[in-house]
Amino acid sequence: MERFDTSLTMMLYRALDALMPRFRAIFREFDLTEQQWRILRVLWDGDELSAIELADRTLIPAPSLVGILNRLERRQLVKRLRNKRDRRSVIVAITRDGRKLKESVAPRVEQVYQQMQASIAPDVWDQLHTGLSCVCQIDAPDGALDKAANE
Amino acid sequence: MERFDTSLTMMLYRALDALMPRFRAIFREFDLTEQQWRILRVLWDGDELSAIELADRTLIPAPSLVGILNRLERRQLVKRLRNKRDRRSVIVAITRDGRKLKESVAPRVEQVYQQMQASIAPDVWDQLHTGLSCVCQIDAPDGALDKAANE
DNA sequence: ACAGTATAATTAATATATTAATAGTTAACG
DNA sequence: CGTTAACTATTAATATATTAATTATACTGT
Repeated sequence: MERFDTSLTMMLYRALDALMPRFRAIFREFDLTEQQWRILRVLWDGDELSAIELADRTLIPAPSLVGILNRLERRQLVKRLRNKRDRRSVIVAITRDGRKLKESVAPRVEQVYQQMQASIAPDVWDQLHTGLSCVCQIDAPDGALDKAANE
Repeated sequence: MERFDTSLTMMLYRALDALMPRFRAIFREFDLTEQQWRILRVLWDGDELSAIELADRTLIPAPSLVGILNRLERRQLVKRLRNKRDRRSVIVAITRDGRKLKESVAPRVEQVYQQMQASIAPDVWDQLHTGLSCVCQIDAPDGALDKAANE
């Protein structure tokens, strides 16, 4: 049987386990969770997005998104709007407070990210990127399973 | 600011998002969660382990381990023993039923794993491994933070 | 216009993660 | 010997993940 410790999946988890604590320490200073930060991070670039786009880009599953948005909305960091063309769709928009938060959080995160990148040899970094994007293309991120099953 | 979609951390999450659904589909057939499987997977190799070793090797945080072991124990797949030399320590042992489960689950998982590996070019696979183990060494998996802080 | 079907967001139920705090046990040391 | 510190498993509280079901809206063909 394949060795467990060196299996690709466990190595992926271990890598995240090594990297994330430093980021989470920053988030915690601002009373943000990792997922809440991801939402804000995407909205800082886009200003407003449909919930479905948001879920896609942050990799946050739709049922989780509901609660996360509730908590962000309660803190007035984002707000929910309605798409008038399609009233099923919810539009999530950053608020003034939410945008303001970027100034204090983003530089800190950026700094840790740069440190992290600096501690890895550039060629290793590139190969890692190549490998990861290759893995992501093995099959599409979910729907492909059902889709494949129907063919 | 660093691009979000291509950041190392998001690529790691995306890779897991691409890989895990196929495995989870198997686990679900046997009424196992991913974490429950990890516990069994490690015990199949080791027969019995202290809870702390188990948490280490599966990357499952100690508070989560408690509930996961409760559920596995209720199903008679593992059992808790006591370390007589150090009564603080709990020893987790695989049961007969737990060991038997290996026969049906492990081959299925192994097969999917091989498929996955086969769909990645060998040199990309190796470089991915190299990159990931490099990332894991950036700093030790948690304790190093506190440890470093005390020096 | 209508029946049937598909989509988007949500709720519900259960399992885990995260962080802090606690109880029981052992080690360390004056 | 007793006291303090360190360690192990656990509990508690809150947030998120996973899966299935539900609600509201939109689409499709007739």
